Amino acid sequence: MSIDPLPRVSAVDALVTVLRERILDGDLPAGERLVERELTERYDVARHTLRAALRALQADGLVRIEPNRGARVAALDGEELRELFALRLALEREAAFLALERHDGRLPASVHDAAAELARLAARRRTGWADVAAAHNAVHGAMVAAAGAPRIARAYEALDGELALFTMQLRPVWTRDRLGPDHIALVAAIEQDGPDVLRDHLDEALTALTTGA
Amino acid sequence: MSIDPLPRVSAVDALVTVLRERILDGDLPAGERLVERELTERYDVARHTLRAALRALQADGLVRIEPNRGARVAALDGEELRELFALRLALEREAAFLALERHDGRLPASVHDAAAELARLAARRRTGWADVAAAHNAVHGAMVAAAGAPRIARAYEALDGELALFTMQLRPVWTRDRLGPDHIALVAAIEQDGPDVLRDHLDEALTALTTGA
DNA sequence: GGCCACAGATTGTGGAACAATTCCACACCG
DNA sequence: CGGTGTGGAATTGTTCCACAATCTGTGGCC
Repeated sequence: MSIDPLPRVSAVDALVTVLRERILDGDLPAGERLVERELTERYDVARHTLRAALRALQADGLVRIEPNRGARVAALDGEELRELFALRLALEREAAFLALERHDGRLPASVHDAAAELARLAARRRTGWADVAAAHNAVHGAMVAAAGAPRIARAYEALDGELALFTMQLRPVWTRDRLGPDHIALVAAIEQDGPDVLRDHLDEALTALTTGA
Repeated sequence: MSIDPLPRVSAVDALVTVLRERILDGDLPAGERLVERELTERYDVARHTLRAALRALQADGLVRIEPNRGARVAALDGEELRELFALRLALEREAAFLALERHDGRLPASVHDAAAELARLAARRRTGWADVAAAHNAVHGAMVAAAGAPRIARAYEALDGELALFTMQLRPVWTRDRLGPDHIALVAAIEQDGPDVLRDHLDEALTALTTGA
């Protein structure tokens, strides 16, 4: 049996978790300066510990550090977003390919279920945008997971965090009605026409994001 | 005009560079323990500085840190290598697709040149394996660069470091004679049949690596 | 042989200090 | 008036030291 390590929380890990949450919640908005003294006082940690956490977040793409000028919450402009989507397509397309290969040309139930859940949530007026966004991420996440390719999944996860940073800023409520049907159709289309249909899907999403901004 | 930042070397950056080189040179073999005291004494830096460097290398996949048990040079087993190759294919296939799209269905001269250079070097008996390996990396690197997708390139670069960690261990001299012709053929095949031919190419390379070990 | 306790080594974190750099306001000068 | 120094406060980058927590290995004991 293979070992699976208990999640032991070092101070640095805890800091990374807390800061990541605050960033993705929008509590720390994109572009916000992260001053060491303020954060060390707030969380009662040593400067080194905080700095280690900031470096970790930088590796995740959530924070940018300029030498001698401090750290800021990352802010993506349109161009960077497009580049990020190119990477996303690379990962997701191959993940879809592998998922199809592993499941005899179909996508597993987990993906279909996630799409159905998204449709259900998005259709209900009372659901908050955050929940819809989470369900949407779950669809794409399920497909990446279905590939059974841990490294692709890991890369996708990091990218997803960065992406959330952006989608949190603007809340494209206008696509909400289409989100459910579109993704059920997407899953079906992938099974029928292959992973390349993701190209159009992501292109469309990118357009929606950039013009909405 | 956009700014381009001078490469300023902090102590941490310098450490990362030096350690990365030593790891990729095989001077620090895979699995080697990296004891903080030894390294701080050798390079005359503070422990925090060294620890920051180790964390950075961990983010690159070159070092693994186990809580309370220290850092080691990463060691990939066969399974991890396969997972890494799945990621590599995802990045490289899409990069090839984009490169073709940007250059009217062909690959740019930089890629052809790199392949030719590889063939030239590999054919000469006197060329060392390290140079052949570098030329080989240059071929794939040129194709990824030709895509004009910075984020894919960045992800590929990190992956490439990890991969070098492995290919440095075993030196598959037996494929050397085929390396040049194979890659010239690969470039032509990509132009003729599309980026999917990379799948077989990388599969073959993976098989060669794992059986050779 | 297997289990336990203990000492030594190593890592994780905190704290203080100082140099280097940036930032900002203000005076100066053509 | 715009551009150029100048000085000081704020912030970051790094060092050194201290100590708790954890791991590792050794030897004794049953």
